[in-house]
Amino acid sequence: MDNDMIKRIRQFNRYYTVWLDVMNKGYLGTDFSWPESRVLFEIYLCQGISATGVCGRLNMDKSYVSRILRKFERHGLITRELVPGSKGLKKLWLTKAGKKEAENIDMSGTRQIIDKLSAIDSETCEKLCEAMTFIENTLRDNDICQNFLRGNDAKGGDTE
Amino acid sequence: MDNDMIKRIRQFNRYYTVWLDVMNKGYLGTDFSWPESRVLFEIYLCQGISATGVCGRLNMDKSYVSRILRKFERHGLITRELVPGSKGLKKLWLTKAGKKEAENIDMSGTRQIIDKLSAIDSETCEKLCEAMTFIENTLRDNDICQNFLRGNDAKGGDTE
DNA sequence: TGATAAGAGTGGATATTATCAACTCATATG
DNA sequence: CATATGAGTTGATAATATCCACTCTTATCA
Repeated sequence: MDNDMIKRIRQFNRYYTVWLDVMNKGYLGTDFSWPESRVLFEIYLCQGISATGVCGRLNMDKSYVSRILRKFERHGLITRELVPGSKGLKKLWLTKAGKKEAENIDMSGTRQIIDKLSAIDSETCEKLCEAMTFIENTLRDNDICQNFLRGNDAKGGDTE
Repeated sequence: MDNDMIKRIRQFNRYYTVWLDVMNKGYLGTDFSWPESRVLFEIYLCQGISATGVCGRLNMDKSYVSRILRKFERHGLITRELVPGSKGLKKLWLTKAGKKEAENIDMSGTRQIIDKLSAIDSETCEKLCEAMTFIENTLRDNDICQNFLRGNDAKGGDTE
């Protein structure tokens, strides 16, 4: 990994930081803040996950997540199930209302991608996807922080 | 752009959000907060930029940037030069001390990439860089928000 | 059985980060 | 000069995140 490579990687990181920031602020219009949306959507993608699991996968503080979950529970979006013999671990499940909200967030995310990227021709778009997949796989393979984002990729919401 | 493409792009965005978050929190150890580092480094990369320019390129609020710049000025890291005939636009310049701090941030960023990615073999790394460059160029070409990150790429700090 | 430990989760207090609106300042235009 | 406009500043406040001490559940072991 020479200096030029490092430079290009950092340049990309700076670019993509801004890009993601722009994308993520576009979640306005749903009923949730950006961190709330992330947590709810993570439960949607990975139903039965624990609070600690969410923390690990999203790299969020556990007390912060705890508060968000409490809010979700009060709003009837999730239920929790204490796992017997587990030192207090609780599995998180979306209620019907919670699933509906998650689907709204999902659609909102899809709409955003379309809004931003619909002008790209499909050949270029395919190459874009390949590039993204390659980066993701490469980083996953080399990730020191193995505690997050392992397995269970993009399951979708079809766990009925 | 079909549904599968959208799904993959969104998956990548979720992954890279966490990845960047992990990377960016690694800036601890410098004397600056993460947003401060970003602003200082942007001036370093693009000397003579204005506050408005920084806002646009980093997608930050102008009042927030204004406060950060005031702090930098008080610490003797930047100077400002009112551009004649410009409705009050001020060019920002790093002082010698400011440049030194920016170089520290620069080294810190480079070290982080090395820490995280040194295990990747150079062939894979080259492909990684190509993928990143491709994504960046593609998004730049299709960016609706043309107000940020145009031209003036990664000039480096060699403006002495 | 009771003491200790350890992982999971909670809540208080607080810090950091970000936003909004109203303002000043410098300049251009009519 | 009156008005407008872009750049930047400031006060007030909201949103986001962190730290730490705590409880709760279970396992271990003397």
